[in-house]
Amino acid sequence: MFNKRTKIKDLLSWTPDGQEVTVMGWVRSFRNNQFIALNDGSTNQNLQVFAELGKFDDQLLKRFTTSASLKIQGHLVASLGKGQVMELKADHIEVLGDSDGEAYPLQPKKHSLEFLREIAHLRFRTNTFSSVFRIRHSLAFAVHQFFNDKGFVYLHTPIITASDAEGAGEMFRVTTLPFDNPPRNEDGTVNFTEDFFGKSTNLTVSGQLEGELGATALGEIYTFGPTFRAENSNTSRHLAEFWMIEPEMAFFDLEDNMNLAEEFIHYLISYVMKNNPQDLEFLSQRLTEEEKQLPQDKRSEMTLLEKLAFVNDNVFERITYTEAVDILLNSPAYKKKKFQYEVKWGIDLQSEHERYLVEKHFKKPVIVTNYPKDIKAFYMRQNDDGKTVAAMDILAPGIGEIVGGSQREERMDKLVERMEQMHVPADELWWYLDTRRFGTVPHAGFGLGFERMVQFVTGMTNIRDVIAFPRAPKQAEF
RNA sequence: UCCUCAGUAGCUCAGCUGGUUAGAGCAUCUGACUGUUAAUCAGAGGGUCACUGGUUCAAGUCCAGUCUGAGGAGCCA
Repeated sequence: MFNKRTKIKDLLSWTPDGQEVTVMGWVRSFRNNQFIALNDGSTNQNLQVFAELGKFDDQLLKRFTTSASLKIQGHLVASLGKGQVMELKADHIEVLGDSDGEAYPLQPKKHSLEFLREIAHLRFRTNTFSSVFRIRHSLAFAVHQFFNDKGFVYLHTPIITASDAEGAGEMFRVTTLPFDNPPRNEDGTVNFTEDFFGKSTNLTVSGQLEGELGATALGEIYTFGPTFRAENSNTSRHLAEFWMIEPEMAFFDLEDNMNLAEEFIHYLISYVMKNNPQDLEFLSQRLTEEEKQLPQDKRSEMTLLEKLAFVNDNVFERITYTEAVDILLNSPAYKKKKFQYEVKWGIDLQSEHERYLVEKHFKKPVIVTNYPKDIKAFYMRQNDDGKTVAAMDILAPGIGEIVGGSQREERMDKLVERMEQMHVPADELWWYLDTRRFGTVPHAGFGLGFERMVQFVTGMTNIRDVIAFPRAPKQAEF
């Protein structure tokens, strides 16, 4: 057996007492021909390896270049130096893989995130990205923990789908037809009956409709999978391929839905605060350092750690859409004509409006409910006022909409009526309507953009820095 | 897709109202030093100034187009 290593994260919690250990990792720096800062990815902290002068061959020492991989046997001893409590006094060092110093692009210094994005295959070797991806993992694990503890069933909804019913965005076509010469109908349109699935298919834009099928039998389900949008969005908040969590619950109304979403977000934040304190500490300092370059008024009022603690300790503000519009209309910003877009009942709230509510007015996450029905999807439950639907969006500071959800329309006649008005083809969604035909129940659900959650927790400002291999317009490298 | 800004060494940047051979720090390489902490000291190598075209005696610098990136907007999660 090759791997008898001790992980550096574990080892650093020991009391050094001459224990014999084997560690493996990558060289972060090699100082003074004696001191190797070794990182193995288990933690941001490096282990100092002491290679005593004269003990190792000069030709071997020359190979301890940045990012060379080493296997080191030695004894764990108290460090004589000031920067660390312990160090590994090396007895035997083996180079597992050399790293050409001239060609290796990462230096022991600060790099711009833009540059690291160009070498996304190597960026995991930096402190920032290793922290981000350990936290991303923790969040993913916490998602399953949360729902499992509540008795939800993890439902795998399809990635290839034939329905374009939700209209959540432009879709990526999935086909095996030759694109330069596809079979055609008499009227010239492409004949998809000859395609692999016998019909036109796409990558999913949402698992919600299928999720409702699960919820109306299993009671409470959640999905957690990739989602694809072919929108030409070039922003720091959008990806063409992203991960979404979509719980769907039978016997839930809008308020139950909001309570669950809020509890969920609190749970995710607490989980990371408890399990990744060092990574959060590092990212918090990084962000503070980064913001020192900004003018005073653009800097955050709180550090990342303070912000997370604050969000966790406070309940989210809950207001109706109508109240939100009133707040905007009575705001100093509105009176000073600071808003670029018009504010009046019936509009969809613009980024600048959401930002004002969350960052200026309430200074914490806000849940906005009961939107006008005309700006929301067909499946949302119509309220008795005839004007609004039982929708709710959770808006978070810095990233905007993090959750979008609603109580679903369970009344067959109302649902069909709404589909007709919005030109949603009922015949294609016959399977969806069957849930309303056979024992319909009040139910609700929401979608949470996983990367936006990771952004919120890590403080990373560009969404491309919280997913390992970002997919965006003109970007599919690695 | 729209608006704004940017693209000079491996990285981060300087390069003035156009004017001789394009600079610095870090990184890399060579040597020295040896309890270092992004080690230090000395030296060396490293450039199609994003690309294409134009203006000019002369373009890294001015103009046009293209490409790429960033920030913001729209769409949304």
